[in-house]
Parts: sequence; C-alpha cells; structure tokens
Amino acid sequence: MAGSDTRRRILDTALAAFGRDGYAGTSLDGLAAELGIRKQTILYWFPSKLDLFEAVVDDAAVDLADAFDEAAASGLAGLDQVQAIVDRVFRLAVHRPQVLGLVREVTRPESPTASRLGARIRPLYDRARDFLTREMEAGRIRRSDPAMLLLSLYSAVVGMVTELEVQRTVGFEPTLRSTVMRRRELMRFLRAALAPEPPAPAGP
Amino acid sequence: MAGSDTRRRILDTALAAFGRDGYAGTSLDGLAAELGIRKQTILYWFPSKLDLFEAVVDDAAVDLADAFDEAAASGLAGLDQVQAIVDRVFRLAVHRPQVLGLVREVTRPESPTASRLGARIRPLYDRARDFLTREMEAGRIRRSDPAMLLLSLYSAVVGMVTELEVQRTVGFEPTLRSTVMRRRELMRFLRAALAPEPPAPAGP
DNA sequence: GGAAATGTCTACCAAATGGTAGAGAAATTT
DNA sequence: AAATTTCTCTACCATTTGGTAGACATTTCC
Repeated sequence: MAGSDTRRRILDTALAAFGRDGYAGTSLDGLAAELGIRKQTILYWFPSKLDLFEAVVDDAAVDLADAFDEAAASGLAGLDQVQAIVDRVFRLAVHRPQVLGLVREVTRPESPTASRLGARIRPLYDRARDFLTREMEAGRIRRSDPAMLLLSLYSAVVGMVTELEVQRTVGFEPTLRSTVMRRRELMRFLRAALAPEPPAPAGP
Repeated sequence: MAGSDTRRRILDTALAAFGRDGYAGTSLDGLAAELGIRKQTILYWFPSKLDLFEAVVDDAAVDLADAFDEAAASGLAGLDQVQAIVDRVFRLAVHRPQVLGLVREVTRPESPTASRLGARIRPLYDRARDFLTREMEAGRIRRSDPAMLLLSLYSAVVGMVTELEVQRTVGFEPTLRSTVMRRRELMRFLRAALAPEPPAPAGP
C-alpha cells in the first residue's frame, strides 16, 4: 500500500505546519504544495481540515505519552523521577520540536479545538499532577499547588525549547554543547524550585 | 473628535481578538461585527490588517513597559525587586489578560510579524535580562543563565494567567481569593528557584 | 483478463478574506 | 452660508479558503 505512506507524510508535514502557523494559519492548499500533491489528496485521507488536525493531535499525543511512559518506567522517585521525565520530554522536544509547537497551539484557551482536543492531552496532565501530589505527600518534593507547579514545569520546558527554535530560525544553529548546557540550566532551576524545604532554615 | 474614540475601541477589541485567536485567526469582518461597525471603518483608521496589528502591539507594549517602570521605580533589589515586577505584571495580566495573550502570539517563532515586531518587546526583554545579570553578579540571585531564567519567569507568569483564563472560559469565575492564592504560590515557586545558594549546604 | 477497489487528479463552487473606490452625512473652518 | 475636512458607509473586486463531484489511472482480487 503506497497510499499509507502518503497518509504518514501528510501527518508529519501537517504537524509541523499546525505547530508553526497555528490551525487558522495553515491552509490545505499550502500544505499540499509543501507536499507536492493536490489538496484533494489530503481530503481523501482526512475528510476535513478539522479531522486532519485531530488526527495530528492524536498522533503527537502518542509520542508524548510514550515519552512519559518510558521515563516513568525508570522506577525513580521524587526529584530524580522528575528529572527523568523532563530529560525525556526535552529530548523529544529537541528531536521533534513540532510536537511542542502543537502542544502550544492546542493549549491556547480559544483554540478552535481546545475543548474537544484538550481531552487528548488531559490524561497526560492528570497523570503528571497525580504523581506530583503523591511525591509532595511523601515529602520528596516541596509542597505547593500541584497544578500550578506542573504548569510551571511545562512552561519552562516549552519556553526553553521555543528559544532554541527561535535561535534556529534566526540562523544560529544551536550547538550540541549549548543545548546540553541549557538542559542543565533548566534542571538546576527546577531542582532549586522543587527541592523540599531544608530542615532548619537559617535566617539572615 | 468622536472618531478618536472609534480608533481606541478598535485597538482594544483588536487586542483581545489577536490575543485570543491569533493574527491569522482574526478577520476584519469579524472584528467589525464585534464592534458594530463596518470593516471599512477599520481600514480607514488602519491602512491594512498588518498595520492594525502593529499598532495593537505598540499599544500593548506601552502597558507592559509602564508596568515594568512602575515596579522598577520601587528601588528594591534582588528577590524583592523581582517580586515587585512579577506582582506588577501579574496584576496587569489579571486586569488585562489580553495583553499577555498578545505577547504569546507575538513571541511565536513564526509569527507573521515576529521579526519586525519582536523588536517592540525586545527592549523590555533586554532590560529585564540586564537586571538579572546585575543581581546575579551582586550575589543577590542564584547564578544561572539569565536569558533562560527570564524565559522561565515569563513562562511561569504567562502559564499561570493562561490557566486563570481557561478557568474563566470554562465558566469558573476565579475568586479573588483563589487568584491571590495563586499569585502567592507563584512567588513561592520563584523565590525557591531564585534564592542564592545557602552559605553552608547541609548534606543528608 | 475482467471487475472492483484504491488512490490521485482536474474541474468546480460558495463563502470568506483583505482591500479599493467613492458616495454621503456631519462637523469645522473660513 | 459656503467650502473643506473628517468620518462612516454602500458597492464592488480579486484571491483564497475548505469542500464536492467525478474522471482517470493503478493495483488487487477473482
């Protein structure tokens, strides 16, 4: 089946396009041109633009879920577990920045699709939040609002990857070294924010 | 001059629309309908859609700059200064969430306008980064990559306000109490991440 | 080899989009 | 009061948009 390959190619290119230009900013004609095919071929595989978008989101959600699962399977706890997950997501983000671009689009409050499609991200979100709650109760992570903390984590990762992308756009291909450095900075920041309160706070 | 008022109304409504639906997702016809006027009136005040967008960004940038200035004039240092700025931006974000929505749109790497318009945000960014660098050198803030740290700060605030907005969209009008709580959580998180290394680290 | 399914295309279409030209009302200036 | 400027509108227009109908080729199945 050669057509299956077409479907795959459409999904990949659409992922990049939606993540880059947003849902409204992406046109089927433009997408088709980028792929060297006609718009009608896209509409053969996906009945409508919205269907295509949903398929793209589902597809990307699988990648994200896999990343989580892989990192979660490490059997670590507390900060080390967080580090493993962030590392894994960071790797995904560097290799396929389009995925996080899409997440950014989907999480926009008024995304044309937010209500229906937030549902795909939601399970991941719930899982992560439950994990944080547990770790806080176990005293392995500083106590705070888990939902908010998660948002900060997410924002920090997305923000960081976004910046790498901006660099790339401007023409500065980020070196491996700078990428590693940045990831280290990110982890230092997160560890500082997450570490449980020290036993005896020393006043100034 | 009654027309001046029209211009103001267009700017305000356009700010909300661009921040909510993005540049591509906003149509002049829709905007006009929301305002109860004709599209041509918009085009009378702003020669083109892009011109309107630029004007909106300039307008919002003023608000942001004012917020910074006001907070910076407090004469505080280190973490307290950061707190003052975050507080101020947070307040702006709660009162006019549209502004941060627009920032989000403008900072998208492939924003149709990013290159030209990032320039409006850039000065603010530079100022904040310089401030962080100085404070780090003075030992009042934990040493790290200032650019990255700034991004994390920005992301944390935007993420948090976004969440408040989502709540509102879903129909949960956030109470004053929950908003205050959230701001406190945010500050606790930031302070933990920013505080300089304790003088004598006590091993486990 | 013929039939049927599969996949890509050409030919259209109605609606929406950003934008132009200019009429007409209202206020301002002279 | 006449002339001019300011402001909003109606009437169009070319292009782009997502989407439909169906021709045509290729593969798969019998």
